Amino acid sequence: METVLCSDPTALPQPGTTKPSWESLSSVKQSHAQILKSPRRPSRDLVAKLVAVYGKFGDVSSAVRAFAASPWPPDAFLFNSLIQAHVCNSLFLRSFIIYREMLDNGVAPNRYTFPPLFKACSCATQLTCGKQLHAHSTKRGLTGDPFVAAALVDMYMKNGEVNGARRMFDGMKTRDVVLWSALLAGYSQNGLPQEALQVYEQMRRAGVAVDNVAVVSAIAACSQLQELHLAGGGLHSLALKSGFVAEVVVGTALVDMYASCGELPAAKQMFGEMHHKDLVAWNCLINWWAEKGPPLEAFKLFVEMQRSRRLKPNGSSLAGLLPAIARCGSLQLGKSCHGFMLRRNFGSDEFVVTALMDVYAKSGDLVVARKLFDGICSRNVISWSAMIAGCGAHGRVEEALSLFDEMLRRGIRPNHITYIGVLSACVHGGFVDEGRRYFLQMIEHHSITPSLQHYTCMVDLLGRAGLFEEARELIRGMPAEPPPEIWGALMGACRIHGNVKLGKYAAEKLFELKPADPGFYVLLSNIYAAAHMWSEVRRVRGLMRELGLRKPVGWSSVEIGCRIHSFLSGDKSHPDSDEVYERLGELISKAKETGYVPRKEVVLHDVEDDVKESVLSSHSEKLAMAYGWSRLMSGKPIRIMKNLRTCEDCHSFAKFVSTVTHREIILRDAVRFHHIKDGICTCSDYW
DNA sequence: TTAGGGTTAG
Repeated sequence: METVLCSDPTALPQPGTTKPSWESLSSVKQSHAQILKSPRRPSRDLVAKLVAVYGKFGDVSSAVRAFAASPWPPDAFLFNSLIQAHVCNSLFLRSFIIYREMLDNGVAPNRYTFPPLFKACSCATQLTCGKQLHAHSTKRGLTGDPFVAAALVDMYMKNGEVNGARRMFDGMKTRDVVLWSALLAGYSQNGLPQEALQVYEQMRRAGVAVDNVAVVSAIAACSQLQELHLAGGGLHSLALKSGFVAEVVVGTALVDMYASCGELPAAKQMFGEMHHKDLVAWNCLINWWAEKGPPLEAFKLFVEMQRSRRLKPNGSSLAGLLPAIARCGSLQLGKSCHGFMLRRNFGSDEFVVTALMDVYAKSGDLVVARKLFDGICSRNVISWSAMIAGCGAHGRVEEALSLFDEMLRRGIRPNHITYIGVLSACVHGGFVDEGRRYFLQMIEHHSITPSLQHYTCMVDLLGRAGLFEEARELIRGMPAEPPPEIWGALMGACRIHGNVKLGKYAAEKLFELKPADPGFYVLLSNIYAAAHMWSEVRRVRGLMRELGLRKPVGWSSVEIGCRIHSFLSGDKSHPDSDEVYERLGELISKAKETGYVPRKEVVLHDVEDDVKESVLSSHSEKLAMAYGWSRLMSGKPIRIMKNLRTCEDCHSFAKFVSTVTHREIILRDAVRFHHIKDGICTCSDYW
C-alpha cells in the first residue's frame, strides 16, 4: 500500500481507517491540493476515492480534473468512480460515454461498474441501453451478483418492464432483502399494488427479515389500494414495534396512506408525531390537503412549511398546492401563484406549468391557459390531456378535438385520461358520432380498456341525444354490475327528455346502490315535476324527509378584487344585500325589456306562478351576477362560480345580462364553464 | 467503490 504524504494526518484516509474525514467539499479540496503538492504521485485508489467524494459533493468538474490527472492508464476503480460521480449528479448520458471510453481503453468492467449504469438507465428511461448493458454484464458473468441483479430488477421496473424484472428475479438463486424490495417497490411503482403485497407476503413466508425499505414499499401499495385496516394497520403496528416509524420516509409513507384512504385527521396526527419532517413529508401533506382538505388550509400549510422549517418549496410543493387554488377557482390567487412561480424560477418546470395551466382553465381564463400550454417546451401526454380537458369544459369542443388530432399527429400516445377529456368534450358539444368513433378508437387502436368514467361519458352522450336504447345496450355490455355513476348519467338524460319510465327504473337502481344520496331523489323529483306529476313529486320529497335527506344547498360566488363574495339562494346575509337586490331588480327589468321570459317550469314546486318567479329571481348565481355588475369596473368580465349545476333559467338570464350590460360572463358550475358574450354562450344550449 | 424506499401536473 502506498503511503500518503500529508502534513495533516487526519485530513486524508489512512491505511486501515474506514472513514475518511472529508466531511465538506472544502476539506476535500484542501487535501487534494496537498496531494498535488506532494513529490510522490498519488495512487490510483486514492484518486478514485477523490473522484467519488467530489461526485458526492456535487463537484463533477473537480472529479473530472482529478481523474484526468490520475496515473495513466486509469483502472476499473477509477472509471467506476467517475461513472458513479456522473450518475449521482444526474449526468446520465455522460456516464454512458465514460463506460464506452472504459471499454475502448481495454479496461474490463467489474461488479461495481454496472449498478450505477443501470441506475442511469432507470432515471433516464433508457430501456434499450439498459438491455445492452444487461447483455454486457451477462457476458462477463456478473449478472448473478446480488448488487448487479437488484439494480437490474430496478432498471426494468423503472422502465415499466414488469415482466422483464420478474424474469430477472425468478432467475436468481439467492435472494436478499434488497432484491425482494426491488421487486416489491417495482410492482408498487407500476401501479400493481396487489402484486406488491403478494410479494411482501411471499418475502415474509420465505423468512426474509423485512427492513424499513420493504415496509415503505408495502405501505405505498396499501395507499394505492386504499387498504387501511388489514395490511395497512398491520404495517403501521410493525413500523411502531420495529422503530422504523421514526424514519422520515416511513412516517411520510404512513401519512400518505391515511390521507389517500380519506383519513385526513389520522394523516395529520401521524405528521404531527414525526420528529423530523423534510420537504417530501411537507409536500405529501400539502398535496393531500390541496386535493381533499379545505383549500385554504393547504395554502396555510404551504406558508407554515416555509416559516417553521425554513424549507424552500420545490416544483412538487407548487404542483401539489396548485390544485387547491384550482378548486377555489380564484383567478386572483392563481395569478399570485403564477408570480411566485416566476420569481422562484419554476417557469420552465413542466409539472408546475401544467398545474398552473389547469388553475387558469378552472378559473375561467382559457386564453392564459393556452399560452402556458404553447410555451411548454416538451409537452407530454399530461399537458396535452389537461389542455384538451380544459377546452372541452369551456365548450370549445372543436378546439379540444383538433388538439387531440394534433397530439396524435405528433406521435404522443393518448392514455385513458386523455380519452376522458375527449369524450367529455363530445358530451359538452353533443357530438354523438365523434364520441362513438373515439370510444371505439380508444379500445381498438390504443388497447385501452374503457373505465367507469369512459362508460359514464358515453351513457351521458347517448342519453342526452335521446338514444336511450343504445345507452342501455352499452350498459348491458359493461363487464361488471353498473355502478351508481352510470345510472345517474342515464337519469340526468331522462330528466332532459322527460323519460319518466326509464328515469324511475334508473332511480330504483340508484336507491338500492346509494340509498342515502339526496341528489338522486332530487333528480327523480325533477323528472316528475317536469311531467307535472305533482303527487309523485310530493311522494319523493316525503320519502326524503322520512330518510332525513336534504337537498344540497346551492351557492354561488363572485370574485371582486382580492375578495370572494358568496351567496346562497335567496340570501340576504351579505352586508350589501340591499344593493344586490336593487341591482338585480334593475337587471331583471332590462332583461325583460329585451325579451327575457322567466322559465318558470324550472321551479319544481307545485306553487303559483308568481311564487315561482320570485324563487327564480333569487337564485344564487343571479345574486352574484348582480353584485359583480354593480362592483366590477365597466367592461370587466363577471366571473361566477356555482357549486351545483346552473339551471336553464339562470343560463338564459345570463345571456340577456351579457347583452344589456356589455359584459362577458364566465360561469363555472359543477360540470362546465359557460362563456357568455353578447347574448351568445360558447357552450351549446344542449342541456 | 456498487443495489431497493416516501410527495409530485391532466
